[in-house]
Amino acid sequence: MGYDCLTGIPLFYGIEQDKLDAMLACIGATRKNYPKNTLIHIDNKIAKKVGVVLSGTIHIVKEDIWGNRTILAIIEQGGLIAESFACGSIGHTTVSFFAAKKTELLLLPFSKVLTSCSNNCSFHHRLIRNMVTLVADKNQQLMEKIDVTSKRTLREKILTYLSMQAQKSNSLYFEIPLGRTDFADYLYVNRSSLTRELNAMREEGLIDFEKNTFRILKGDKK
Amino acid sequence: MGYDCLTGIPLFYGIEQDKLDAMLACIGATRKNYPKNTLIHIDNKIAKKVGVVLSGTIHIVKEDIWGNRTILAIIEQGGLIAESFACGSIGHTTVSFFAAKKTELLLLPFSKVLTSCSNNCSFHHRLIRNMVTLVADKNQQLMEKIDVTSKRTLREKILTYLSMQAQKSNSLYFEIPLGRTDFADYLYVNRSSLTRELNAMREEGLIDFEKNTFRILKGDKK
DNA sequence: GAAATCATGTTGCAATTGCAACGTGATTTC
DNA sequence: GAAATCACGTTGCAATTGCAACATGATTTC
Repeated sequence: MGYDCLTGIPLFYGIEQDKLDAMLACIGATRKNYPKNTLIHIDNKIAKKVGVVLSGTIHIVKEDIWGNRTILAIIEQGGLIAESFACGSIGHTTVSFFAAKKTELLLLPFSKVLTSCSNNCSFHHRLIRNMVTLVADKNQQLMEKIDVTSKRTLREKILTYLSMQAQKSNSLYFEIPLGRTDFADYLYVNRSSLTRELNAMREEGLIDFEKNTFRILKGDKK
Repeated sequence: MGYDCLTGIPLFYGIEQDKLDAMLACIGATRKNYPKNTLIHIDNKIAKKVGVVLSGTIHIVKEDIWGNRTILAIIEQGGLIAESFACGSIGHTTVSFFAAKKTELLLLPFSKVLTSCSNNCSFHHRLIRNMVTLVADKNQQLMEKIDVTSKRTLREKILTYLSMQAQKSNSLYFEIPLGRTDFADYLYVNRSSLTRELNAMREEGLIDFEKNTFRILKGDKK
């Protein structure tokens, strides 16, 4: 099992390529493929593992008993999933992971990541440091989401999200990674209400858009 | 500067008490006190530090330009603040920390936490491992909040929050740590709407309450 | 390539929720 | 201890937003 495509995975920053294979074997890492639109259920087996997204996209979703789907976060290449459940003191979870595209995961048993093994120990230290950074980054991502969804009105939510995306693109003209349905799910609003409000904002000259490409025309606040 | 009261702080689990003083001195930890209702502004000085709440309570708050206050998280004794900003790749933040009670913080320069120093290095490893666990736990806390606020209706938000609190108390009769105003802020809803809906739920026999003490009467779903 | 499924736009209607204004009692301040 | 401030409850009204139902075009499936 070769891990030749792991360069650029943030979890492995600072770990020499030729040591990586040995370390991953030592940890007991496994690879797993999921086709597009697969729901990856969280059972105890996977709950104790950290998943690294080698390719594709994972949506962390939650459904309530009425079937309302909610996207908690979107994880793309290089991102981690399940780390807070594998590691946290709570250990259980009610979220699911959904492969929005054809996705390949690298699964690391978390206990072995944390526990230094007899060989290659120096890299464990680095691995853990990287893990801190990544988990903290996800923390940020979640706060960003709360920042968006905590806005009182639909328009404020939209503007907050769009200006966030504009900042990331360093441009007032940018494409968002979500279709309308997912966009509405991300904002926790009704899809048709979203479309309606987007049209209203376009008519008022605040924004312009074509499919998933947006342009912010005025200052996004007041 | 003695650190005799650090037993029980999760960040220091597994680190011997008598080594702790030396390690903290080595890291360059400082203590700081804040009176009740102090807004702790995040400047670059503190942004590079991790704060451990030794006593008191910190609200992580965010205000938008219209002054709508939002409680992103509530951090109590033993909890961490600012770790995602100190550590993450983004490094800036627009949130503020608010001492809801008289609060004492222990401030650790994050770079020194991550970098092993010449002495006491073995404890750095443990410290970092603890940090992973704590940051992951906060991750969970944020997801919990998203779980609550992502519900479509006010009633669902209330029920989700209450059943969460009931689980934590292991009882259907429990006290919540928020007054009405903070409760509304936490749910991102209007305060009077919250009161109105709570009354409606009481009239329908779903719950009963007296001040901040609640009792869930029926199954919390459907 | 035909059929089925899915994403998206549109719109009328109903309902929840926000807002504002006011009252009351508790808490704080000086 | 008086005054000011704050937390909380109440209620009418307006407005946003959710919902449902349908249309249309894109995408997938076989």
